[in-house]
Amino acid sequence: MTITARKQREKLEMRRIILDAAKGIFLEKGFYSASIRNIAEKIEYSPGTIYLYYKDKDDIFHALHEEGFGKMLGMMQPLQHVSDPMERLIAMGKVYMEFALQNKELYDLMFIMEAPINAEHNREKWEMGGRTLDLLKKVLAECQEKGYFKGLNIEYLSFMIWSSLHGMCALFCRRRCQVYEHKEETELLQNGMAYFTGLLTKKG
Amino acid sequence: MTITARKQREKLEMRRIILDAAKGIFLEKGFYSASIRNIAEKIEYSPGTIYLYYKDKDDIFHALHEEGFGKMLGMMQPLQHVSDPMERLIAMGKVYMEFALQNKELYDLMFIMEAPINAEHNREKWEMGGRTLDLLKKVLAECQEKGYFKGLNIEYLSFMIWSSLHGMCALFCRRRCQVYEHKEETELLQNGMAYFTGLLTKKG
DNA sequence: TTGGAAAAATGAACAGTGTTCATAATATTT
DNA sequence: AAATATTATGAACACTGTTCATTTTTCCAA
Repeated sequence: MTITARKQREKLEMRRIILDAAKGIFLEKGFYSASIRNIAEKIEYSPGTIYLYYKDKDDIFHALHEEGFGKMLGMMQPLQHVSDPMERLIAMGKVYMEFALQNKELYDLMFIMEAPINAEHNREKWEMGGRTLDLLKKVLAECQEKGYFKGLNIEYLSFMIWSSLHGMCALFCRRRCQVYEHKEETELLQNGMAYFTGLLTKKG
Repeated sequence: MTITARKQREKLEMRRIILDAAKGIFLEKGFYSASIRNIAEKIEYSPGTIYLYYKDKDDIFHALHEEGFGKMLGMMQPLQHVSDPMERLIAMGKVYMEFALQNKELYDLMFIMEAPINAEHNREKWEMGGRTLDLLKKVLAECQEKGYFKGLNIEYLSFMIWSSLHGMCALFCRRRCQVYEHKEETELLQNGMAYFTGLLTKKG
């Protein structure tokens, strides 16, 4: 069975090779401007070959999508050992924004781009997204146990908090921060974040 | 000079006709899937004709962009007569979200899509966006006079507030609310909004 | 080692895209 | 009515995602 095992390994390797090339090109040119032929050329295969490893362009997109969430989860995991939930919540927010700033195009792909949401993929595609969201809900539940966010529904609360961070990151990714002509983009994000956490921790 | 005047008028009319057709198709199929040939077919002209009235696809995009901001400003204007600034701020937030919900594709075009930000257009393109933002800054300044948001910088504060609303609208537009499997999208937005205004008005 | 079967890679072909431009049709002026 | 200026056309170019008959390579049994 060593031979079929190798075949399987080679199939995975090829998927990796394609994915890496695709990542480079997607993140450089954007999802729509990147072409299958670009990817094929980069890995020195014919365009048709790519379709032997990925169903279509969206399928490659989804693979990158998963990878992005894996990376983000990896950055979040260490914070799960911060015992104070409010402290952890804020640390997670910081990491979220850091991720967006450092992986702009990947963030865009995960949270802004249109392509992913259209087919049967839905379940597993959002599995990772769901897991990330669960981390947020969990920390919020713990915050409530400590007396924060009294009487608020965690679904709505988590959505509001996620949205606020996402809003800043999305405006940044899609270059809408430029309306603030006299402010640095990173300044905007950092201070926006500080103001928001200020709101959250304000007692009342 | 009546003849050149008519010519000029006809030119504008043709631009309108193209824009209306483009709006229909863009908002229906999305910016990338909509094609010049689609638009040409709809108005029963040849594809080449469109290029006599708009420089390229982006140029049409920009025209719609402006129109969107015009529409939003039109919805915001009446609220300027609400004397209490905090009340006005919240009313403006509601209108903002209403606009996004009722003009999903237009909102997407104005605040999410990539296309507009790439060329010399920048100045006039954001003129309308800047004007809308000024309304927000103005109301925030008035809020501060009444004792709210003490010691906060209006640039950062306005960015944070805008971002929070945008975040919800953007997650909605790009179908990321679907992670909340057991909640209606509009419920999420409305309650998210309520929670956020709750945070803002909390004294402290 | 060779022959045949199975797997993998190819690249031409299809129907579409944005954009350009020589040509044709129309409208205006002389 | 003829000459000129304006407007519209649609074929052509270089590109897109995707499919599939054909070729190449790999594998295994005789």
